[in-house]
Amino acid sequence: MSDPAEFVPKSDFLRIMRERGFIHQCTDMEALDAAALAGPVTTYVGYDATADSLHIGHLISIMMLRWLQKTGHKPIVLMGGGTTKVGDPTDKDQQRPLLSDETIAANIASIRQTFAKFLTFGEGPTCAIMGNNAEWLEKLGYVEFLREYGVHFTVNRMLSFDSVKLRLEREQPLSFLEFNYMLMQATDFLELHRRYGCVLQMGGSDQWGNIVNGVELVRRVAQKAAFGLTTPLLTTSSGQKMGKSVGGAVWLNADKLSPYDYWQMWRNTEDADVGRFLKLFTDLPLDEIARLEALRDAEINEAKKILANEATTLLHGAEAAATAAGAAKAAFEEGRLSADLPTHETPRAELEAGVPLATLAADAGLASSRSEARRLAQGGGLRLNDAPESDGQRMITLADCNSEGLIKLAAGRKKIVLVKPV
RNA sequence: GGGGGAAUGUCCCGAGCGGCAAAGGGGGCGGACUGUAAAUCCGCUGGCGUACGCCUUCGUAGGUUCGAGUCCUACUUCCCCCA
Repeated sequence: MSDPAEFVPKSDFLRIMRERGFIHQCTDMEALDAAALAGPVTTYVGYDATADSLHIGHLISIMMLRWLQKTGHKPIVLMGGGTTKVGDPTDKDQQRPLLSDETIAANIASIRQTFAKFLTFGEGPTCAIMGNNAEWLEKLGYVEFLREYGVHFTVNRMLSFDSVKLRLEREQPLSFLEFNYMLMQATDFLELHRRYGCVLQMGGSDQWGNIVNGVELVRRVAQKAAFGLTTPLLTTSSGQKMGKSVGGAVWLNADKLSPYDYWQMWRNTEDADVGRFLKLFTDLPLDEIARLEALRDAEINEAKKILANEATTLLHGAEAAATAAGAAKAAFEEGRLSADLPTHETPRAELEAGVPLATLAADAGLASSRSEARRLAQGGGLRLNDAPESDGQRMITLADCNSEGLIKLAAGRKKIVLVKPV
């Protein structure tokens, strides 16, 4: 492994990856750079189908694939229909519940649409293609698997990888099922190499061990050079793991996190992270980013808006981004309502009878339960039409509608929902 | 094979003489301060109910007891010691 910090790549792809902060580790920067100069490098990233949407943690690798394609190489998006059935032990203390075939299939169907927004799929030489490792993993017989692939791995070595080592050190059980995960991922790489000439696997830094195993398997079995490249863990400057938004994970599917909330998440980036995130999550040129991150104090808010606009445009489209920006501007800068704010519809009949504030707030998604909404109100965090309302029991009726026939509820300064009688 | 320990509020770590919705951190959320930032200070942090209240939680399954996270039995997983 060469130190990626010292080598200066000549290929467009690696140069850009370096400049923009995508690279954490690489199995062999110099050789990979040479390969990228020589012609299209077919590259894959794997995504397990553990949920019905990808989240922001996946976005770095998607952006990498995007740059890869832009610089003349071929991306493969591999859905982990097979590996999801086994479960990656990385960074987990416990095996997650095994997902059913139906759930996995549904998750894949729900996830795949995201990639079309960032990559161009098709038949061309640098067009992205999508695969599913269930296609080959599920056909493997046990003895065949052991003889064909198992011989190339030593348990000694497997125990040395963090995903396994940490679990053992933390005294958490690691089932034999999960222990096999890295072998399955390694066979993916080999299979993709055989089918498409894939020679590079990328992923998050936590995937290093899994990736290295695949690289070695390709080298050993196919006698071909193969490479691995990982990205740094996505964290914020102050806190830790990034990936929180208005109460929960930052999902990429619009039905799990609205474009408005997605825009807000970026808008609320910490000052210290603005430059880094612009480089990772937008296509803006570096000199423009340098100008933006040099802004200080209140002015850096402009950079955050650009970050939010750009990132939201990539995922949800320019229109959705503009709508989100407009709603935010109206609500936060001009103090007026916008119909584009998140809206919760409540049957008119219920409001005629009266609904307790806490109930309405919980239903509207401002709190996860009525109790929480009540506590929120008592703590002064719940506002009804901009006025703090500490009584969660207070009955809300149509009389609370403003001139536009809406009721504005807010939890804290940033979570706003318009209740609309229907 | 034998002996001794450990699993706690479904985010994490962690205290817990038989009366416990369960100490304390971290995290998260809210308030103040700000720039929809960070830092700092303060509050909240199982669910349901307008309310005296009710319900569900301490690895799993049983048992003792008016009453069990706390005692007993079996099981699961992990650690340590002796073989």
